[in-house]
Amino acid sequence: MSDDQVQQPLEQLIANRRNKLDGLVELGIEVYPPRFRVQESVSGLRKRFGETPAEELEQQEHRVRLAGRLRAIRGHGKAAFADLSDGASKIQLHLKKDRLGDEAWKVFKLLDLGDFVGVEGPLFRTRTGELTVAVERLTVLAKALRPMPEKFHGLTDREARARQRYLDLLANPDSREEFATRSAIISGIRRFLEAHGFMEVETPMMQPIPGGATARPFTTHHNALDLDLFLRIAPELYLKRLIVGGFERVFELNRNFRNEGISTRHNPEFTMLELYWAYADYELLMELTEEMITEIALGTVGSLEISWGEQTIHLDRPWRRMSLREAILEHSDLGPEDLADRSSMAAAAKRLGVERIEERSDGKLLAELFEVTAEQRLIDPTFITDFPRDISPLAKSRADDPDVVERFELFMGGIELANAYTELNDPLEQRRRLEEQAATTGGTVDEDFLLALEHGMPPTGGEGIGIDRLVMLLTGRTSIRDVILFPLLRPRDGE
RNA sequence: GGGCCGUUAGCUCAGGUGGUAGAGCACCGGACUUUUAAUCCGAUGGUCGCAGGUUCGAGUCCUGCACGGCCCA
Repeated sequence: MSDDQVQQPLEQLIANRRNKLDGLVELGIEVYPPRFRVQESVSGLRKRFGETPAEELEQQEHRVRLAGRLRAIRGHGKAAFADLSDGASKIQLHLKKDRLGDEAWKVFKLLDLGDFVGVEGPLFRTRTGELTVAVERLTVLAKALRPMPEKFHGLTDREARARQRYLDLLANPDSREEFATRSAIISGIRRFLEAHGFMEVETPMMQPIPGGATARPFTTHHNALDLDLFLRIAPELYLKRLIVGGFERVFELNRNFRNEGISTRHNPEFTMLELYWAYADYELLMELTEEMITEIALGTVGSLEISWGEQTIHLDRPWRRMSLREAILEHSDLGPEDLADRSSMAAAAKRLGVERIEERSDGKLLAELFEVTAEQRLIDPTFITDFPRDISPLAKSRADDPDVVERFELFMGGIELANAYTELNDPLEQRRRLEEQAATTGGTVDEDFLLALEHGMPPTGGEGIGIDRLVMLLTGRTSIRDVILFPLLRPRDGE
């Protein structure tokens, strides 16, 4: 067998297309022209003429000039129908040898699914009522050298969909729709916050001391300064410096980076909204959060009822509020006596299968009990309040109980969506807390942040909302990889 | 990190108990000037994820590895 002549199948498909490309060049066609001025988009055209009756189209001779990707060709001898797509919607083309002329017909026969073309001609309706362009002029705009995914089943392989997102977007309208919703959610948040007097700011992504959360950071290095830097795990400490500086309402909507595990709820880089509001507190933030998320939901998915796996999330206000302890008691068979002190909590945690109990502080143990009992059962939005101080080093203590802070976390669909508190603005107390934390976890105290606080920060409410998770909840996707265009995947061999 | 599942043509998928791989779409050739998952006829296309092992013989059984999915930590 002459195995040097044997072509691999994909190579054969590519060779077919390259042969057609050569054929076009031989006809004197510029296969990749620099531009093609369109009169309007395919979607725009559909919107304008979608309902126009056939008689009117015939009388008025609406000539159009538009461009897109060929997604289907239905040949009929010396004529053909084709679908031209602009990504969002498609319109049918009718190509006839008579109408196009011999030269253009030859060009058409050298086209493949996936090629970009520009067309000109009048609109009409076929006898089945389909809005169609009677193509008189055909312009090649770009040839595709590789085949498209199959038209009917699309692309289902989840790995391929994430690695070659462009194919997912081309083949799966739902996926395209979800990313469009993501964009609408993000611009909706910006509009909402700007309407409420907040200003968008940008603070360092590369920080000398990573702060504002507890997570392992990515490290990098600045050569000229010979300085180790960390990709931020949170913008919090910089945003509070801006409150000190007199910006009373600021937000940042951008990426954070955490060098930790990957799961259906965690991507190493993820999008976070953080907002800081001078003279507000966590109570006002609960109001703002309810208002913002319900408004965004109505403006994007158009409903306050969201399908979430087997369940339904109801976003109607007001949202439930309960303390961490109440949530544990309601969603487990534990009683108040199990949460009374360290030893009873430790015993309860052990019964529930919590590991490394002795390493955890009292506050961490209580939070752990919440995570294993209540968290995944909080389907409708619920504000959980009254967090222990020792796991909330940046939050202000409650006046009536210094061991508990003015903080809430928002849960929805069983996942944590937001974290907020009345900010600790007492610089001496903040120093004690950060030094205590540094002593137990080995971190570094951000002296520059404390220096800012010592110049005076007004009472302030601050909140972070996980945007990828919000998009998951509003689009009903249970994996974060479905709402991030290019999630981190392990590289394949040869990449 | 652990458990379970998956990886077969460009895409979507079949392939009881081991016997040498199939379909639809796409592609290629032919018919067809109002079809729309166009239709009809014909042909091509595979290192069955990778590497070992068992066997006369492995897509199928065993081991390891890679990548992915789900669950757990």
